[in-house]
Amino acid sequence: MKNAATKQDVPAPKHQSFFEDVWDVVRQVPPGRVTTFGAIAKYLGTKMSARMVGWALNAVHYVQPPVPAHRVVNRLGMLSGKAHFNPPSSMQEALEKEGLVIKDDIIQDFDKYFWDPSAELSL
DNA sequence: ATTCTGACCTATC
DNA sequence: TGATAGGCCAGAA
Repeated sequence: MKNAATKQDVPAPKHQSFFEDVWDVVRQVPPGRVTTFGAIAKYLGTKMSARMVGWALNAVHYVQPPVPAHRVVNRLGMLSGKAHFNPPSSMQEALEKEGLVIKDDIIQDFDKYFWDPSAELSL
């Protein structure tokens, strides 16, 4: 299995791309709230698949300002990207610090803290 | 240039 | 009911 942050991973794109859109949306997520890959993908466009969102977050380590990727989880509210954090436990700690309750890598009352860009931003 | 993979989601068998 | 395949974009080998 290829380990993240092993070599260069994914360098930040020089030109404006779909990646920056994802980061921009994630940065708009208010503290104590979480969003999902699918929500972001849907907000950017139906043609966008959730995979790309996750891939965009892969380059977050090289982006500034920093993106609160810990607020982005999968549809189940599971900390899927936990393993990609530094350290992995920092994701859960960051969320707990914001008042969220996490158990077994799953956000409790996830739907209550769920922040949908399509609904909140409502463009 | 081609091939493969990746923090996912949805539909179908 | 669980498992499998497809879809989308970008970057590395």
